[in-house]
Amino acid sequence: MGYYPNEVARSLYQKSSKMIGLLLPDISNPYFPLLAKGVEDYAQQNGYIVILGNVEDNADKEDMYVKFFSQYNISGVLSAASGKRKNNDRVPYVLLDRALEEENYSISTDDRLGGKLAGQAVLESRGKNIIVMAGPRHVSGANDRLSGALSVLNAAGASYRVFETETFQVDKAEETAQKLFNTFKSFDSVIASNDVFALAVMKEAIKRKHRIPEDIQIIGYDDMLFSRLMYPGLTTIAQPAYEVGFKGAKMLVDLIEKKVIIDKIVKLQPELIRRDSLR
Amino acid sequence: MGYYPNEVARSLYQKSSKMIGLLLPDISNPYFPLLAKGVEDYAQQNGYIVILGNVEDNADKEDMYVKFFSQYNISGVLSAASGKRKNNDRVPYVLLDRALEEENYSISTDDRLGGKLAGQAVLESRGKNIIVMAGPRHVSGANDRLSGALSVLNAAGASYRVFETETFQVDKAEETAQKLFNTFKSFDSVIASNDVFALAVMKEAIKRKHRIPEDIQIIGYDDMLFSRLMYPGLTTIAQPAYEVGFKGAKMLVDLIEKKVIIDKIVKLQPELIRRDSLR
DNA sequence: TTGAAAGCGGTACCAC
DNA sequence: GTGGTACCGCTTTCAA
Repeated sequence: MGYYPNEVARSLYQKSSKMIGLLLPDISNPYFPLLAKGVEDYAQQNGYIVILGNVEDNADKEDMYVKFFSQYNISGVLSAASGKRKNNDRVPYVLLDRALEEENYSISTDDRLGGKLAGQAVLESRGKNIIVMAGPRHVSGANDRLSGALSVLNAAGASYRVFETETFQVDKAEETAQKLFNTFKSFDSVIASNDVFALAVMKEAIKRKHRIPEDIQIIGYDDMLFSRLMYPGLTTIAQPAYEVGFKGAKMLVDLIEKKVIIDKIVKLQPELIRRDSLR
Repeated sequence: MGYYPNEVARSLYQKSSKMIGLLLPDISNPYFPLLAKGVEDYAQQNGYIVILGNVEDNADKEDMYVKFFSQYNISGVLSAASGKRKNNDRVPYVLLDRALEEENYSISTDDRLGGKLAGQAVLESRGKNIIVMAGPRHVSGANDRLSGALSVLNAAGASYRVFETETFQVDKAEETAQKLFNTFKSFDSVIASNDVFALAVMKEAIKRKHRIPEDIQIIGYDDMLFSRLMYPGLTTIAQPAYEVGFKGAKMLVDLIEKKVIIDKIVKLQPELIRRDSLR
Protein backbone atom coordinates (compact mmCIF):
# COMPACT_ATOMS: atom_id res chain seq x y z
CA MET A 1 0.00 0.00 0.00
CA GLY A 2 2.63 2.47 -1.05
CA TYR A 3 4.82 2.14 1.99
CA TYR A 4 8.55 2.04 1.60
CA PRO A 5 10.75 1.84 4.67
CA ASN A 6 13.23 4.61 5.27
CA GLU A 7 16.61 3.08 4.59
CA VAL A 8 18.41 5.78 6.49
CA ALA A 9 16.73 4.96 9.78
CA ARG A 10 17.30 1.27 9.20
CA SER A 11 20.89 1.94 8.35
CA LEU A 12 21.41 4.03 11.46
CA TYR A 13 20.29 1.25 13.74
CA GLN A 14 21.92 -1.58 11.77
CA LYS A 15 25.19 0.25 11.25
CA SER A 16 25.18 -0.94 7.71
CA SER A 17 23.31 -0.20 4.55
CA LYS A 18 22.43 -1.46 1.12
CA MET A 19 25.07 0.71 -0.46
CA ILE A 20 28.37 -0.37 -1.93
CA GLY A 21 31.20 1.86 -3.04
CA LEU A 22 32.99 1.53 -6.37
CA LEU A 23 36.43 3.05 -6.71
CA LEU A 24 37.70 3.54 -10.25
CA PRO A 25 41.06 4.92 -11.38
CA ASP A 26 39.73 6.66 -14.45
CA ILE A 27 36.19 6.48 -15.63
CA SER A 28 37.04 8.01 -18.98
CA ASN A 29 39.19 5.02 -19.84
CA PRO A 30 36.73 2.91 -21.86
CA TYR A 31 37.57 -0.26 -19.97
CA PHE A 32 35.98 0.92 -16.74
CA PRO A 33 32.48 1.87 -17.79
CA LEU A 34 31.95 -1.71 -18.88
CA LEU A 35 33.21 -2.96 -15.56
CA ALA A 36 31.00 -0.42 -13.81
CA LYS A 37 28.04 -1.65 -15.78
CA GLY A 38 28.70 -5.17 -14.57
CA VAL A 39 28.73 -4.11 -10.95
CA GLU A 40 25.72 -1.87 -11.37
CA ASP A 41 23.74 -4.70 -12.94
CA TYR A 42 24.47 -7.18 -10.18
CA ALA A 43 23.98 -4.62 -7.44
CA GLN A 44 20.71 -3.46 -8.82
CA GLN A 45 19.38 -6.99 -9.18
CA ASN A 46 20.16 -7.60 -5.55
CA GLY A 47 18.82 -4.45 -4.00
CA TYR A 48 22.08 -2.59 -3.60
CA ILE A 49 22.94 0.83 -4.93
CA VAL A 50 26.41 1.82 -5.98
CA ILE A 51 28.32 4.92 -5.09
CA LEU A 52 30.86 5.96 -7.63
CA GLY A 53 34.28 7.28 -6.80
CA ASN A 54 36.73 8.34 -9.47
CA VAL A 55 40.08 8.38 -7.70
CA GLU A 56 42.51 8.73 -10.60
CA ASP A 57 45.61 7.23 -9.05
CA ASN A 58 45.39 9.74 -6.24
CA ALA A 59 45.83 8.17 -2.84
CA ASP A 60 44.34 11.19 -1.06
CA LYS A 61 41.17 10.97 -3.06
CA GLU A 62 40.99 7.30 -2.32
CA ASP A 63 41.36 7.93 1.40
CA MET A 64 38.74 10.62 1.22
CA TYR A 65 36.30 8.23 -0.34
CA VAL A 66 36.98 5.50 2.14
CA LYS A 67 36.27 8.03 4.90
CA PHE A 68 33.07 9.14 3.18
CA PHE A 69 32.04 5.55 2.84
CA SER A 70 32.40 4.82 6.49
CA GLN A 71 30.44 7.95 7.39
CA TYR A 72 27.62 6.64 5.24
CA ASN A 73 27.71 3.14 6.70
CA ILE A 74 28.52 1.69 3.35
CA SER A 75 28.57 -2.05 3.64
CA GLY A 76 31.30 -2.94 1.20
CA VAL A 77 33.71 -1.58 -1.36
CA LEU A 78 34.83 -2.66 -4.76
CA SER A 79 38.12 -1.17 -5.78
CA ALA A 80 39.85 -1.04 -9.13
CA ALA A 81 42.03 1.82 -7.93
CA SER A 82 45.71 1.18 -8.09
CA GLY A 83 46.54 2.53 -4.64
CA LYS A 84 47.92 -0.09 -2.34
CA ARG A 85 45.96 0.77 0.78
CA LYS A 86 45.73 -2.16 3.08
CA ASN A 87 42.27 -2.98 4.25
CA ASN A 88 42.42 -2.27 7.95
CA ASP A 89 38.71 -1.54 8.08
CA ARG A 90 36.19 -4.12 8.88
CA VAL A 91 34.17 -3.48 5.73
CA PRO A 92 34.29 -6.14 3.06
CA TYR A 93 36.68 -5.10 0.33
CA VAL A 94 37.16 -6.75 -3.01
CA LEU A 95 39.79 -5.82 -5.52
CA LEU A 96 38.85 -5.59 -9.15
CA ASP A 97 41.19 -6.18 -12.03
CA ARG A 98 44.25 -6.69 -9.94
CA ALA A 99 45.27 -9.24 -7.40
CA LEU A 100 47.71 -8.46 -4.64
CA GLU A 101 49.20 -11.31 -2.69
CA GLU A 102 48.48 -9.73 0.66
CA GLU A 103 44.88 -8.94 -0.11
CA ASN A 104 42.24 -11.49 0.42
CA TYR A 105 39.58 -11.07 -2.16
CA SER A 106 39.96 -10.21 -5.80
CA ILE A 107 38.65 -10.75 -9.28
CA SER A 108 40.93 -10.14 -12.16
CA THR A 109 41.84 -11.26 -15.62
CA ASP A 110 44.75 -13.60 -16.13
CA ASP A 111 47.00 -11.03 -17.75
CA ARG A 112 49.96 -13.32 -18.04
CA LEU A 113 47.87 -15.70 -20.11
CA GLY A 114 46.63 -12.72 -22.14
CA GLY A 115 50.19 -11.74 -22.90
CA LYS A 116 50.99 -15.29 -23.96
CA LEU A 117 47.98 -15.41 -26.23
CA ALA A 118 49.11 -12.21 -27.92
CA GLY A 119 52.66 -13.51 -28.33
CA GLN A 120 51.47 -16.82 -29.76
CA ALA A 121 49.10 -15.16 -32.20
CA VAL A 122 51.87 -12.96 -33.57
CA LEU A 123 54.23 -15.91 -33.86
CA GLU A 124 51.60 -17.97 -35.66
CA SER A 125 51.11 -15.23 -38.18
CA ARG A 126 54.83 -15.20 -38.89
CA GLY A 127 56.00 -12.15 -36.99
CA LYS A 128 59.75 -11.91 -37.57
CA ASN A 129 60.69 -8.56 -36.18
CA ILE A 130 58.47 -7.74 -33.29
CA ILE A 131 58.01 -4.64 -31.17
CA VAL A 132 56.35 -5.28 -27.84
CA MET A 133 55.02 -2.28 -26.01
CA ALA A 134 55.39 -2.37 -22.24
CA GLY A 135 52.69 -0.59 -20.28
CA PRO A 136 53.43 1.50 -17.21
CA ARG A 137 55.58 -0.43 -14.77
CA HIS A 138 53.49 0.43 -11.75
CA VAL A 139 50.41 -1.24 -13.21
CA SER A 140 50.72 -4.88 -12.21
CA GLY A 141 48.51 -6.16 -15.03
CA ALA A 142 50.72 -4.48 -17.59
CA ASN A 143 53.76 -6.25 -16.24
CA ASP A 144 52.02 -9.59 -16.38
CA ARG A 145 51.02 -9.00 -19.96
CA LEU A 146 54.57 -8.14 -20.88
CA SER A 147 56.12 -11.09 -19.15
CA GLY A 148 53.56 -13.43 -20.66
CA ALA A 149 54.30 -12.20 -24.16
CA LEU A 150 58.06 -12.28 -23.64
CA SER A 151 57.99 -15.81 -22.27
CA VAL A 152 56.40 -17.06 -25.47
CA LEU A 153 58.70 -15.01 -27.66
CA ASN A 154 61.78 -16.17 -25.81
CA ALA A 155 60.73 -19.81 -25.92
CA ALA A 156 60.42 -19.54 -29.69
CA GLY A 157 63.70 -17.71 -30.02
CA ALA A 158 61.93 -14.86 -31.76
CA SER A 159 63.54 -11.53 -32.46
CA TYR A 160 61.90 -8.71 -30.57
CA ARG A 161 62.48 -5.36 -28.93
CA VAL A 162 60.63 -3.76 -26.03
CA PHE A 163 59.23 -0.24 -26.28
CA GLU A 164 58.50 1.41 -22.96
CA THR A 165 55.41 3.57 -22.49
CA GLU A 166 54.94 5.24 -19.18
CA THR A 167 51.21 5.89 -19.30
CA PHE A 168 47.90 4.44 -20.46
CA GLN A 169 46.41 7.89 -20.92
CA VAL A 170 44.44 8.24 -24.08
CA ASP A 171 45.68 11.67 -25.03
CA LYS A 172 49.28 10.46 -25.13
CA ALA A 173 48.54 7.69 -27.59
CA GLU A 174 49.24 9.49 -30.85
CA GLU A 175 52.47 10.95 -29.60
CA THR A 176 53.58 7.57 -28.35
CA ALA A 177 52.81 5.94 -31.69
CA GLN A 178 54.92 8.51 -33.52
CA LYS A 179 57.76 7.97 -31.13
CA LEU A 180 57.57 4.24 -31.76
CA PHE A 181 57.98 4.71 -35.50
CA ASN A 182 60.80 7.15 -34.98
CA THR A 183 62.83 4.98 -32.65
CA PHE A 184 62.56 1.68 -34.50
CA LYS A 185 63.48 1.61 -38.13
CA SER A 186 62.19 -1.72 -39.26
CA PHE A 187 59.70 -4.09 -37.79
CA ASP A 188 56.80 -6.16 -39.06
CA SER A 189 54.69 -6.72 -35.95
CA VAL A 190 53.64 -4.84 -32.88
CA ILE A 191 52.09 -6.15 -29.71
CA ALA A 192 50.38 -3.11 -28.25
CA SER A 193 49.78 -2.55 -24.57
CA ASN A 194 46.12 -1.83 -25.14
CA ASP A 195 43.61 -1.16 -27.90
CA VAL A 196 43.93 2.59 -27.73
CA PHE A 197 47.64 2.37 -28.42
CA ALA A 198 47.05 -0.28 -31.05
CA LEU A 199 44.70 2.09 -32.84
CA ALA A 200 47.19 4.90 -32.63
CA VAL A 201 49.91 2.67 -34.06
CA MET A 202 47.60 1.53 -36.81
CA LYS A 203 46.80 5.11 -37.72
CA GLU A 204 50.43 6.10 -37.79
CA ALA A 205 51.30 3.04 -39.88
CA ILE A 206 48.65 3.84 -42.48
CA LYS A 207 49.78 7.46 -42.56
CA ARG A 208 53.28 6.29 -43.32
CA LYS A 209 51.93 4.15 -46.14
CA HIS A 210 52.46 0.78 -44.57
CA ARG A 211 49.81 -1.78 -45.35
CA ILE A 212 48.09 -3.59 -42.49
CA PRO A 213 48.53 -6.45 -41.98
CA GLU A 214 50.81 -7.12 -44.97
CA ASP A 215 53.68 -4.82 -43.99
CA ILE A 216 52.94 -4.38 -40.34
CA GLN A 217 50.62 -6.47 -38.25
CA ILE A 218 49.21 -5.30 -34.95
CA ILE A 219 47.54 -6.92 -32.00
CA GLY A 220 45.82 -4.99 -29.23
CA TYR A 221 44.60 -5.69 -25.75
CA ASP A 222 41.15 -5.13 -24.21
CA ASP A 223 38.69 -5.51 -27.08
CA MET A 224 36.98 -2.23 -26.69
CA LEU A 225 33.66 -1.61 -28.28
CA PHE A 226 35.15 0.43 -31.05
CA SER A 227 37.98 -1.95 -31.90
CA ARG A 228 35.65 -3.84 -34.18
CA LEU A 229 34.61 -0.63 -35.85
CA MET A 230 38.09 0.07 -37.16
CA TYR A 231 39.24 -0.76 -40.62
CA PRO A 232 40.90 -3.14 -40.64
CA GLY A 233 39.20 -4.69 -37.63
CA LEU A 234 41.62 -4.94 -34.76
CA THR A 235 42.76 -8.37 -33.63
CA THR A 236 43.01 -8.21 -29.89
CA ILE A 237 42.84 -9.96 -26.54
CA ALA A 238 39.39 -9.57 -25.01
CA GLN A 239 39.18 -8.88 -21.33
CA PRO A 240 35.91 -9.78 -19.69
CA ALA A 241 35.45 -6.32 -18.16
CA TYR A 242 31.74 -6.68 -17.63
CA GLU A 243 32.20 -10.05 -16.03
CA VAL A 244 34.92 -8.76 -13.71
CA GLY A 245 32.47 -6.15 -12.49
CA PHE A 246 29.53 -8.49 -12.25
CA LYS A 247 31.39 -11.27 -10.47
CA GLY A 248 33.17 -8.79 -8.25
CA ALA A 249 29.85 -7.38 -7.14
CA LYS A 250 28.58 -10.88 -6.53
CA MET A 251 31.59 -11.74 -4.42
CA LEU A 252 31.21 -8.55 -2.43
CA VAL A 253 27.53 -9.11 -1.78
CA ASP A 254 28.26 -12.68 -0.71
CA LEU A 255 30.89 -11.34 1.64
CA ILE A 256 28.50 -8.77 3.08
CA GLU A 257 25.83 -11.37 3.57
CA LYS A 258 28.36 -13.73 5.10
CA LYS A 259 27.92 -16.49 2.61
CA VAL A 260 30.78 -18.89 2.11
CA ILE A 261 33.19 -17.84 -0.61
CA ILE A 262 34.84 -20.77 -2.34
CA ASP A 263 37.53 -18.91 -4.23
CA LYS A 264 39.00 -15.82 -2.69
CA ILE A 265 41.04 -15.00 -5.71
CA VAL A 266 39.43 -15.58 -9.03
CA LYS A 267 41.14 -15.17 -12.36
CA LEU A 268 39.06 -14.83 -15.48
CA GLN A 269 40.28 -15.97 -18.87
CA PRO A 270 41.13 -13.50 -21.60
CA GLU A 271 40.40 -14.56 -25.14
CA LEU A 272 41.92 -13.97 -28.53
CA ILE A 273 39.57 -12.15 -30.89
CA ARG A 274 40.66 -12.69 -34.47
CA ARG A 275 39.90 -9.87 -36.81
CA ASP A 276 41.97 -8.42 -39.61
CA SER A 277 45.04 -6.71 -38.24
CA LEU A 278 47.08 -9.90 -38.08
CA ARG A 279 48.21 -11.78 -41.17
CA MET B 1 41.00 14.51 16.82
CA GLY B 2 39.89 11.83 14.42
CA TYR B 3 36.19 12.44 14.85
CA TYR B 4 33.96 12.24 11.82
CA PRO B 5 30.25 12.76 12.23
CA ASN B 6 27.97 9.97 11.23
CA GLU B 7 26.23 11.16 8.12
CA VAL B 8 23.47 8.64 8.46
CA ALA B 9 22.30 10.02 11.80
CA ARG B 10 22.54 13.54 10.49
CA SER B 11 20.66 12.56 7.40
CA LEU B 12 17.92 10.88 9.40
CA TYR B 13 17.18 14.00 11.39
CA GLN B 14 17.70 16.44 8.49
CA LYS B 15 15.71 14.38 6.02
CA SER B 16 18.38 15.10 3.49
CA SER B 17 21.92 14.03 2.82
CA LYS B 18 25.08 14.87 0.97
CA MET B 19 24.28 12.35 -1.73
CA ILE B 20 23.13 13.05 -5.25
CA GLY B 21 21.84 10.53 -7.72
CA LEU B 22 23.01 10.29 -11.31
CA LEU B 23 20.77 8.53 -13.81
CA LEU B 24 22.40 7.50 -17.06
CA PRO B 25 20.78 5.79 -20.04
CA ASP B 26 23.79 3.71 -20.95
CA ILE B 27 27.10 3.91 -19.25
CA SER B 28 28.81 1.87 -21.93
CA ASN B 29 28.09 4.59 -24.47
CA PRO B 30 31.38 6.52 -24.38
CA TYR B 31 29.65 9.87 -24.14
CA PHE B 32 28.39 9.27 -20.61
CA PRO B 33 31.53 8.38 -18.71
CA LEU B 34 32.90 11.80 -19.58
CA LEU B 35 29.73 13.43 -18.38
CA ALA B 36 29.85 11.30 -15.24
CA LYS B 37 33.40 12.41 -14.66
CA GLY B 38 32.28 16.02 -14.78
CA VAL B 39 29.59 15.47 -12.19
CA GLU B 40 31.84 13.38 -9.99
CA ASP B 41 34.52 16.07 -10.02
CA TYR B 42 32.19 18.86 -9.02
CA ALA B 43 30.39 16.75 -6.44
CA GLN B 44 33.59 15.58 -4.86
CA GLN B 45 34.98 19.09 -4.62
CA ASN B 46 31.86 20.16 -2.80
CA GLY B 47 31.47 17.34 -0.34
CA TYR B 48 28.82 15.36 -2.17
CA ILE B 49 28.97 11.77 -3.21
CA VAL B 50 27.26 10.44 -6.30
CA ILE B 51 25.12 7.39 -6.64
CA LEU B 52 25.14 5.86 -10.06
CA GLY B 53 22.08 4.47 -11.75
CA ASN B 54 22.22 2.90 -15.18
CA VAL B 55 18.64 2.91 -16.37
CA GLU B 56 19.00 2.03 -20.05
CA ASP B 57 15.83 3.56 -21.42
CA ASN B 58 13.83 1.46 -19.03
CA ALA B 59 11.16 3.44 -17.24
CA ASP B 60 10.77 0.77 -14.56
CA LYS B 61 14.42 0.91 -13.67
CA GLU B 62 14.21 4.65 -13.55
CA ASP B 63 11.23 4.51 -11.19
CA MET B 64 13.04 1.98 -9.07
CA TYR B 65 15.99 4.28 -8.70
CA VAL B 66 13.88 7.29 -7.89
CA LYS B 67 12.24 5.21 -5.18
CA PHE B 68 15.63 4.06 -3.89
CA PHE B 69 16.81 7.62 -3.87
CA SER B 70 13.95 8.83 -1.75
CA GLN B 71 14.46 5.94 0.66
CA TYR B 72 18.02 7.11 1.09
CA ASN B 73 17.12 10.78 1.53
CA ILE B 74 19.08 11.71 -1.50
CA SER B 75 19.05 15.46 -1.83
CA GLY B 76 19.00 15.85 -5.56
CA VAL B 77 19.09 14.01 -8.83
CA LEU B 78 20.84 14.57 -12.11
CA SER B 79 19.18 12.74 -14.94
CA ALA B 80 20.37 12.06 -18.44
CA ALA B 81 17.82 9.28 -18.79
CA SER B 82 15.39 9.67 -21.61
CA GLY B 83 12.26 8.80 -19.67
CA LYS B 84 9.80 11.60 -19.47
CA ARG B 85 8.86 11.31 -15.83
CA LYS B 86 7.57 14.57 -14.51
CA ASN B 87 9.19 15.69 -11.35
CA ASN B 88 6.40 15.53 -8.84
CA ASP B 89 8.83 15.01 -6.00
CA ARG B 90 10.17 17.83 -3.99
CA VAL B 91 13.80 16.84 -4.60
CA PRO B 92 15.80 19.11 -6.86
CA TYR B 93 16.02 17.57 -10.27
CA VAL B 94 18.20 18.72 -13.12
CA LEU B 95 18.12 17.30 -16.58
CA LEU B 96 21.36 16.62 -18.34
CA ASP B 97 21.82 16.68 -22.04
CA ARG B 98 18.21 17.32 -22.86
CA ALA B 99 15.85 20.14 -22.18
CA LEU B 100 12.10 19.63 -21.96
CA GLU B 101 9.84 22.62 -22.04
CA GLU B 102 7.88 21.52 -19.01
CA GLU B 103 10.88 20.87 -16.89
CA ASN B 104 12.51 23.64 -15.01
CA TYR B 105 16.20 23.00 -14.84
CA SER B 106 18.48 21.61 -17.47
CA ILE B 107 21.91 21.72 -18.97
CA SER B 108 22.34 20.58 -22.49
CA THR B 109 24.21 21.12 -25.65
CA ASP B 110 22.60 23.19 -28.34
CA ASP B 111 21.89 20.24 -30.57
CA ARG B 112 20.05 22.25 -33.15
CA LEU B 113 23.16 24.37 -33.61
CA GLY B 114 25.23 21.19 -33.73
CA GLY B 115 23.03 19.85 -36.48
CA LYS B 116 23.40 23.09 -38.42
CA LEU B 117 27.15 23.01 -38.05
CA ALA B 118 27.22 19.50 -39.45
CA GLY B 119 24.95 20.45 -42.34
CA GLN B 120 27.01 23.51 -43.18
CA ALA B 121 30.27 21.62 -43.06
CA VAL B 122 28.98 19.04 -45.51
CA LEU B 123 27.63 21.70 -47.81
CA GLU B 124 30.89 23.59 -47.76
CA SER B 125 32.75 20.49 -48.76
CA ARG B 126 30.43 20.07 -51.72
CA GLY B 127 28.10 17.33 -50.59
CA LYS B 128 25.66 16.73 -53.43
CA ASN B 129 23.81 13.62 -52.47
CA ILE B 130 23.51 13.47 -48.75
CA ILE B 131 22.22 10.86 -46.34
CA VAL B 132 21.31 12.18 -42.95
CA MET B 133 20.87 9.65 -40.20
CA ALA B 134 18.09 10.41 -37.75
CA GLY B 135 18.66 9.20 -34.22
CA PRO B 136 15.91 7.63 -32.15
CA ARG B 137 12.81 9.81 -32.22
CA HIS B 138 12.28 9.65 -28.48
CA VAL B 139 15.64 11.26 -27.81
CA SER B 140 14.99 14.96 -27.99
CA GLY B 141 18.60 15.88 -28.74
CA ALA B 142 18.58 13.61 -31.74
CA ASN B 143 15.55 15.38 -33.13
CA ASP B 144 17.16 18.75 -32.68
CA ARG B 145 20.28 17.60 -34.46
CA LEU B 146 18.21 16.34 -37.32
CA SER B 147 16.09 19.46 -37.64
CA GLY B 148 19.16 21.67 -37.42
CA ALA B 149 20.87 19.78 -40.22
CA LEU B 150 17.74 19.70 -42.36
CA SER B 151 17.11 23.40 -41.95
CA VAL B 152 20.50 24.17 -43.42
CA LEU B 153 20.12 21.60 -46.17
CA ASN B 154 16.67 22.87 -47.08
CA ALA B 155 17.78 26.47 -47.11
CA ALA B 156 20.50 25.57 -49.58
CA GLY B 157 18.14 23.48 -51.68
CA ALA B 158 20.43 20.49 -51.25
CA SER B 159 19.46 16.98 -52.21
CA TYR B 160 19.23 14.66 -49.25
CA ARG B 161 17.47 11.64 -47.84
CA VAL B 162 16.82 10.71 -44.22
CA PHE B 163 17.78 7.32 -42.82
CA GLU B 164 16.01 6.34 -39.64
CA THR B 165 17.83 4.52 -36.85
CA GLU B 166 15.86 3.49 -33.85
CA THR B 167 18.67 3.13 -31.34
CA PHE B 168 22.00 4.60 -30.27
CA GLN B 169 23.19 1.25 -28.94
CA VAL B 170 26.74 0.50 -29.84
CA ASP B 171 26.23 -3.14 -30.72
CA LYS B 172 23.70 -2.25 -33.41
CA ALA B 173 26.08 0.07 -35.20
CA GLU B 174 27.58 -2.33 -37.73
CA GLU B 175 24.25 -3.77 -38.69
CA THR B 176 22.82 -0.30 -39.14
CA ALA B 177 25.71 0.74 -41.36
CA GLN B 178 25.18 -2.25 -43.60
CA LYS B 179 21.51 -1.48 -43.83
CA LEU B 180 22.32 2.07 -44.84
CA PHE B 181 24.46 0.90 -47.75
CA ASN B 182 21.85 -1.60 -48.78
CA THR B 183 18.94 0.82 -48.84
CA PHE B 184 20.60 3.72 -50.60
CA LYS B 185 22.33 3.07 -53.86
CA SER B 186 24.27 6.22 -54.44
CA PHE B 187 25.31 9.02 -52.16
CA ASP B 188 28.46 11.02 -51.54
CA SER B 189 28.01 12.27 -47.98
CA VAL B 190 26.64 11.05 -44.71
CA ILE B 191 25.79 13.03 -41.63
CA ALA B 192 25.88 10.41 -38.90
CA SER B 193 23.83 10.55 -35.73
CA ASN B 194 26.91 10.02 -33.59
CA ASP B 195 30.56 9.04 -33.81
CA VAL B 196 29.98 5.37 -33.23
CA PHE B 197 27.67 5.19 -36.22
CA ALA B 198 30.03 7.38 -38.21
CA LEU B 199 32.82 4.90 -37.54
CA ALA B 200 30.62 2.00 -38.53
CA VAL B 201 29.66 3.74 -41.76
CA MET B 202 33.31 4.54 -42.47
CA LYS B 203 34.26 0.92 -41.97
CA GLU B 204 31.51 -0.33 -44.24
CA ALA B 205 32.46 2.25 -46.86
CA ILE B 206 36.10 1.19 -46.89
CA LYS B 207 35.06 -2.45 -47.03
CA ARG B 208 33.01 -1.68 -50.09
CA LYS B 209 36.04 0.00 -51.65
CA HIS B 210 34.84 3.55 -51.44
CA ARG B 211 37.50 6.10 -50.71
CA ILE B 212 37.04 8.50 -47.84
CA PRO B 213 36.57 11.38 -48.27
CA GLU B 214 36.88 11.34 -52.05
CA ASP B 215 33.93 9.06 -52.84
CA ILE B 216 32.04 9.33 -49.58
CA GLN B 217 32.55 11.92 -46.91
CA ILE B 218 31.33 11.46 -43.37
CA ILE B 219 30.74 13.70 -40.42
CA GLY B 220 30.06 12.40 -36.91
CA TYR B 221 28.70 13.81 -33.70
CA ASP B 222 30.20 13.75 -30.19
CA ASP B 223 33.97 13.81 -30.71
CA MET B 224 34.80 10.76 -28.76
CA LEU B 225 38.28 10.10 -27.56
CA PHE B 226 38.93 7.53 -30.24
CA SER B 227 37.51 9.51 -33.15
CA ARG B 228 40.89 11.12 -33.63
CA LEU B 229 42.57 7.74 -33.63
CA MET B 230 40.78 6.58 -36.75
CA TYR B 231 42.25 6.70 -40.18
CA PRO B 232 41.16 8.95 -41.68
CA GLY B 233 40.54 11.11 -38.63
CA LEU B 234 36.84 11.69 -38.16
CA THR B 235 35.48 15.17 -38.68
CA THR B 236 32.79 15.64 -36.09
CA ILE B 237 30.81 17.97 -33.85
CA ALA B 238 32.30 18.08 -30.36
CA GLN B 239 29.91 18.04 -27.45
CA PRO B 240 31.19 19.39 -24.15
CA ALA B 241 30.21 16.25 -22.24
CA TYR B 242 32.45 16.88 -19.27
CA GLU B 243 31.20 20.43 -18.99
CA VAL B 244 27.56 19.33 -19.14
CA GLY B 245 28.23 17.06 -16.19
CA PHE B 246 30.25 19.56 -14.24
CA LYS B 247 27.86 22.48 -14.72
CA GLY B 248 24.88 20.25 -14.14
CA ALA B 249 26.29 19.18 -10.81
CA LYS B 250 26.95 22.79 -9.96
CA MET B 251 23.41 23.77 -10.78
CA LEU B 252 22.03 20.90 -8.73
CA VAL B 253 24.14 21.76 -5.72
CA ASP B 254 23.10 25.40 -5.99
CA LEU B 255 19.50 24.25 -6.10
CA ILE B 256 19.97 22.04 -3.05
CA GLU B 257 21.61 24.83 -1.15
CA LYS B 258 18.91 27.25 -2.25
CA LYS B 259 21.19 29.64 -4.01
CA VAL B 260 19.72 31.79 -6.72
CA ILE B 261 19.96 30.28 -10.16
CA ILE B 262 20.24 32.83 -12.93
CA ASP B 263 19.61 30.57 -15.88
CA LYS B 264 17.29 27.65 -15.44
CA ILE B 265 17.97 26.29 -18.87
CA VAL B 266 21.53 26.48 -20.06
CA LYS B 267 22.67 25.50 -23.51
CA LEU B 268 26.31 24.81 -24.18
CA GLN B 269 27.87 25.31 -27.58
CA PRO B 270 28.96 22.40 -29.74
CA GLU B 271 31.95 22.90 -31.99
CA LEU B 272 33.07 21.63 -35.38
CA ILE B 273 36.26 19.59 -35.21
CA ARG B 274 37.87 19.42 -38.63
CA ARG B 275 39.81 16.28 -39.35
CA ASP B 276 40.02 14.23 -42.52
CA SER B 277 36.72 12.55 -43.26
CA LEU B 278 35.31 15.58 -45.07
CA ARG B 279 36.62 16.77 -48.41
C1' DT C 1 0.62 -12.70 19.69
C1' DT C 2 0.86 -7.99 20.32
C1' DG C 3 2.39 -3.62 22.10
C1' DA C 4 5.44 -0.58 24.42
C1' DA C 5 10.06 1.12 25.06
C1' DA C 6 14.92 1.73 24.23
C1' DG C 7 18.55 2.84 21.24
C1' DC C 8 21.22 4.02 16.81
C1' DG C 9 24.00 9.31 16.49
C1' DG C 10 23.20 13.25 15.39
C1' DT C 11 20.42 18.28 15.53
C1' DA C 12 17.63 21.78 17.48
C1' DC C 13 15.29 23.90 20.86
C1' DC C 14 14.31 25.41 25.37
C1' DA C 15 15.30 26.22 30.00
C1' DC C 16 18.29 27.79 33.26
C1' DG D 1 26.44 30.33 27.09
C1' DT D 2 25.39 25.55 28.32
C1' DG D 3 23.27 21.31 29.41
C1' DG D 4 19.31 18.48 28.93
C1' DT D 5 15.73 16.53 26.12
C1' DA D 6 12.88 15.42 22.32
C1' DC D 7 12.91 13.73 17.82
C1' DC D 8 14.17 11.65 12.99
C1' DG D 9 12.12 6.16 11.65
C1' DC D 10 13.38 1.83 12.05
C1' DT D 11 14.83 -2.70 14.69
C1' DT D 12 14.99 -5.40 18.63
C1' DT D 13 13.88 -6.84 22.98
C1' DC D 14 11.01 -7.62 26.73
C1' DA D 15 6.75 -7.61 29.12
C1' DA D 16 1.99 -8.18 29.28
